[in-house]
Amino acid sequence: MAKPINTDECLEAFCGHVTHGELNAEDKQLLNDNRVEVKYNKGENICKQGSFANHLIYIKEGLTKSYLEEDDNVQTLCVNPANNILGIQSVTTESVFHYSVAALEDVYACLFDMKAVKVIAKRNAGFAYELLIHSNQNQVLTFDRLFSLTMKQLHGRMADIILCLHKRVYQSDTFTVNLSRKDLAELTAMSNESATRILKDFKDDKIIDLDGKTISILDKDKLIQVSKFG
Amino acid sequence: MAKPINTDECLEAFCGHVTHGELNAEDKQLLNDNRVEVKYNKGENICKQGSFANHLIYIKEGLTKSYLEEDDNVQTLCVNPANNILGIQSVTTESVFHYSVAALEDVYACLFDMKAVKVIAKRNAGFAYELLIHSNQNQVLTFDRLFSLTMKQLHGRMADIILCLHKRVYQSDTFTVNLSRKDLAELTAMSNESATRILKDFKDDKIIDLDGKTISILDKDKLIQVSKFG
DNA sequence: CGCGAGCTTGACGTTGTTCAACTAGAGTGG
DNA sequence: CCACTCTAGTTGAACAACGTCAAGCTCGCG
Repeated sequence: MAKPINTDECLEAFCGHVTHGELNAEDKQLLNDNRVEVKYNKGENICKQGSFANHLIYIKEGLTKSYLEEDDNVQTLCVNPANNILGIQSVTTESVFHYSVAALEDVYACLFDMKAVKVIAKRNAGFAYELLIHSNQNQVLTFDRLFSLTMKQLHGRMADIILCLHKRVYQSDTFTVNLSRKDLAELTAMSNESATRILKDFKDDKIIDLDGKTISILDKDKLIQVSKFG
Repeated sequence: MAKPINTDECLEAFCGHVTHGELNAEDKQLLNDNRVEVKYNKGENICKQGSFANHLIYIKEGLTKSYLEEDDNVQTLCVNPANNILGIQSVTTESVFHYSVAALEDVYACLFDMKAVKVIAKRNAGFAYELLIHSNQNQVLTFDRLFSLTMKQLHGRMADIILCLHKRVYQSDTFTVNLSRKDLAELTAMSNESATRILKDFKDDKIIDLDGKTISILDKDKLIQVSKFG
């Protein structure tokens, strides 16, 4: 059983990365009184679509993936870098999570009681505005994904997700992903086998290099080209 | 050329339907000083993806459709009922519209200067919270659409959009849509021809009735069934 | 050394698009 | 009032894209 811990560091990280100093002492105290820190092991579920969303999730450390599920169908939305909040939609809507989140590596999170978050959002315009910023950023990302997934063929979708991982998550031309072929397939809405084939095509065309789970972008221009017309 | 008009009615509708009375006299005045009312004719463009978003759009009257576009590809996001705001993403992100919107019928809109909206959002927590509500609702809808479009086959997607129009827009079992086959195809990410075929299948199976542009839902349970397993 | 999970590869079937021909209805001009 | 045209919608056939299935491969791990 995880031990309850409550470090200042985690609260400060939230205040710095998410609310950008918009919280006054009183609000900070309220948040501090209504939070817990949790470590999730790689592979564990952080939240489950459809279950009660009693807390807003701040990811201090570790990569996560968010995904939609229904019956046996899974559509991965995206891989999320650290310093991110999850479950923001549930602050204002009926309180269930609208997607599931799983830990791609060991994750350190801080859970804030939703009621406290709501109270602060309703009285602190700066905080509400920061939440709005996050919600909107999320929405724009979702638009990108939606367009990519519905209007592009396999090669374009795979190129998009590699570029997305590069830009949004790893910020390096070479990165080692904690993603199986199945994960990549669920990100790009294709079958495992197709994911394998497309990656091989990219490798044959010297667009990327593959070494196990390490992806190196060799020709970014071409990758962007494929993203557009592939 | 449209004449500048500024009716109280339009401002009051915005305050009632969007901000739910969260605006005080001062904020209301600021908004009133920074808005224009515009009528768009059926078929006209209300905003264009990628262009400067200098205003938040409140639709007082008339159906609209929002869509993503790139080159010649179009993915329609949804048909939007009246009493809705559009362009909310651009309040906080770099100021361009992230989607285009077109009028499906004559539309009466009120445009609020984005700077004024921003000023109010940053000082009025209630207003910011209402914007967050809208942004989040939007996001949840987009998740639904994303899942539908990526994980379901043609019949399921068409069933979903008929149900969406029924629930979100017309709220009646029989409704006349201002949508061509092409529009329906763009909503469901399929070809015109496929849209025709699927609708015919539904009619043959007595799930819906079709008379020109009027759709009648005959067997809602079956439609939901198709949405799930089609 | 052998086992099993994840990955790869090829053959084949399904789904949905594209293309082309045809039809129906709405608007136009003689 | 009747040809004429134009557009939206329909239909069928060919084709491409992609998923499914099955077999084989690789590599980490007991």
